[in-house]
Amino acid sequence: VLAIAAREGYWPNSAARSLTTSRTSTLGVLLPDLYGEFFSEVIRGVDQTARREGYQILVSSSHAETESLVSAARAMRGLVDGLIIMAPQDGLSTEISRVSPGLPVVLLNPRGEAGPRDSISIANFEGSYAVTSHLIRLGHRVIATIKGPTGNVDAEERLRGYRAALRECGIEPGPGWEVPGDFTESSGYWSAREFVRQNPRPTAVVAANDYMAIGLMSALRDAGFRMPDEMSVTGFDDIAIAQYMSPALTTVHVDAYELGEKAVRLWLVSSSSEHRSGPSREVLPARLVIRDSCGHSSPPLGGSGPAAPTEVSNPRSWVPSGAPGQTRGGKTAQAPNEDQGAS
Amino acid sequence: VLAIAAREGYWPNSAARSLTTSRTSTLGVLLPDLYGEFFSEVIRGVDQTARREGYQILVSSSHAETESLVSAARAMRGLVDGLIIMAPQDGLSTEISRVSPGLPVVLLNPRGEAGPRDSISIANFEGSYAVTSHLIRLGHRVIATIKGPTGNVDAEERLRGYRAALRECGIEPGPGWEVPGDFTESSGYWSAREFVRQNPRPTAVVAANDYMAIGLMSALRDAGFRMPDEMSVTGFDDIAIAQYMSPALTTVHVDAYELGEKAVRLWLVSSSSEHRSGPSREVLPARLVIRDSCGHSSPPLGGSGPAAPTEVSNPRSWVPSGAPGQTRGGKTAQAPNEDQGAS
DNA sequence: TTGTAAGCGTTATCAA
DNA sequence: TTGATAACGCTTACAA
Repeated sequence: VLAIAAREGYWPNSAARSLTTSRTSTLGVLLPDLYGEFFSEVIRGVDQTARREGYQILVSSSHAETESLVSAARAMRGLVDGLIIMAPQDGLSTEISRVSPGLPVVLLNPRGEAGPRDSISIANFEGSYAVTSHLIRLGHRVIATIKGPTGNVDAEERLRGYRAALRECGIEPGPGWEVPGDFTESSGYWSAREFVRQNPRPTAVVAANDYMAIGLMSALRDAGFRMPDEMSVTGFDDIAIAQYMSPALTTVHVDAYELGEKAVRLWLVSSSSEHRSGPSREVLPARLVIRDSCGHSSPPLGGSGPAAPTEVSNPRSWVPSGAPGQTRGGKTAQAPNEDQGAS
Repeated sequence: VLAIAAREGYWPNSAARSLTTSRTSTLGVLLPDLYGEFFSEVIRGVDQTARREGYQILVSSSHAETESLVSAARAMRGLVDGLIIMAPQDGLSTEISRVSPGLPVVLLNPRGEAGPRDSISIANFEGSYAVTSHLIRLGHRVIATIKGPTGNVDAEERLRGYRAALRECGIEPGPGWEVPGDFTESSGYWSAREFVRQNPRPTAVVAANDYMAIGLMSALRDAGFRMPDEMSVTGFDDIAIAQYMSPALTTVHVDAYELGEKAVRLWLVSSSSEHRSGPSREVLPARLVIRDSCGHSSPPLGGSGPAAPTEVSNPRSWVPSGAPGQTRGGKTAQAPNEDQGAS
């Protein structure tokens, strides 16, 4: 009997199966967008981890508004065993429990306090604070920033970190130091116009993500500025190409793959063991990665900071000592040489 | 009665519904990988188009082997109304019809003849031929290449296009002109070692994708080479950052979003109208995008090619005339200035 | 161990 | 138009 079934290529219908077992072996993933390397890596982390644990993923993106997100969550009723949601909206938690009560949910990078749900967020504030402080230590005193899109949680937290670092060192932000941006290369490119016309001109710019930093560097290069001597630039996210920029981009490393992976693990724990000892809140660290895109401020204005190191942190030798090659399946990119992290 | 249902937040269970209607409103997407901007854009195109038509997407990636892909397709039985499959394997078509007979399938970028399936593929050969020919027109005669991973269809087609362009112009490839790579930045970075030690040294390198071109440019810069004067570099894919490189990367534009979008449309047509008039085979064009990363070969060796134009194709002015800004949801990236395409 | 029947939540069918 | 009922394909529990 089994032999015939195997020969005929029989396989149980998953929909019918899930109807009786009330298990679907599917994990729903709701995202605000899918644009760029960051989301792609998050999905990759979720997909690989989930599949290793025997789950498939049902993806739905472009949920900028709560309404569209809730309707997507509703449509997933009966199709998923749980939800991983990345959304900038507040008060989302109650909406979701109304739509699908009892469904285990993990919130990715929630705004505010996330309610009674498991969540995992990125240390945006700390990362931005660290990179801005680094610039201050290098002697910079006129430090501008390119903000992310308004309403975006990451963007707001990164702005807060930038401001906090300035405030802590007694630096009063000048008018026009905060230039709007939308996380795209082109917004970074165009922001350059603002900076070059300012007086005093910023000696360093903290971009809220790598794409904007890359756009800015491109524009500055076109305008004939030397980096990092005439202007230092920093990014955020540490996307794969950041280290291949000229100059190699100093940025804040965020492991998007790990974010996805940890979200699945968190969900697995919370859905299996039902001993609700309160929701767990994880924070994914953001690590400062010092490369070549920021140098010392010249001329040094104040003397308040500690002595700045005189050597470039991550010089590139022509024949580096690392191992060549890397397969695509690897979790993190292989750098041509080791990055020096600092927290 | 309806009022109570609405108040209680009732919503039909999708699994049960699909059991009776034998419609799931879900589209399965099977991918070999999820790494990098290309796949991310494909998914974005599929997701947005599908959702606009009332479908959700069930994603499963990391299917390098046929076996894993078939088992994923099997697991989707009863959960999807159709499948969009991107796979380098041959003979896949028969496998799939065995696993899920009668299920409409669209093959993305299939190797060989795709069997009796709808398919849509990328003009890899033509694109690679065009970019190599462009280098020859500029006077280059020693043109090396960085290949993609072995077994990858795109990589093989691009290599064929490169070879065909050389052959057509009577250029005999030298030993070591074809250097292995795996589509990652680091493989491009390390390939530079091969090129600089060759004699005669290549005056131009055709990389099989943008990531490798970027890695190569980074390495050449570190080694003190001037681009494009001392070495020209081209890429493939035209990822968003390509135009922000220094020098801006000459490459071949492939619209990954459109690939995903067209795949869904093809599926919609083939699943609604059952007038099987043979499978439709679409080809997504690959357009040469000339930027600054390749210049004339100096000294010009032969005089066989047509006179090369004397101006750089895409000079960047400091205050470009285009409109700034771009929102993330946009389908294609806004260039700081217009790219000049040529086919 | 093997077979049978009930039920999962929905839609479709058919009789009233 | 309305209301009851079978059926979708499977699992599980219980009886043989």
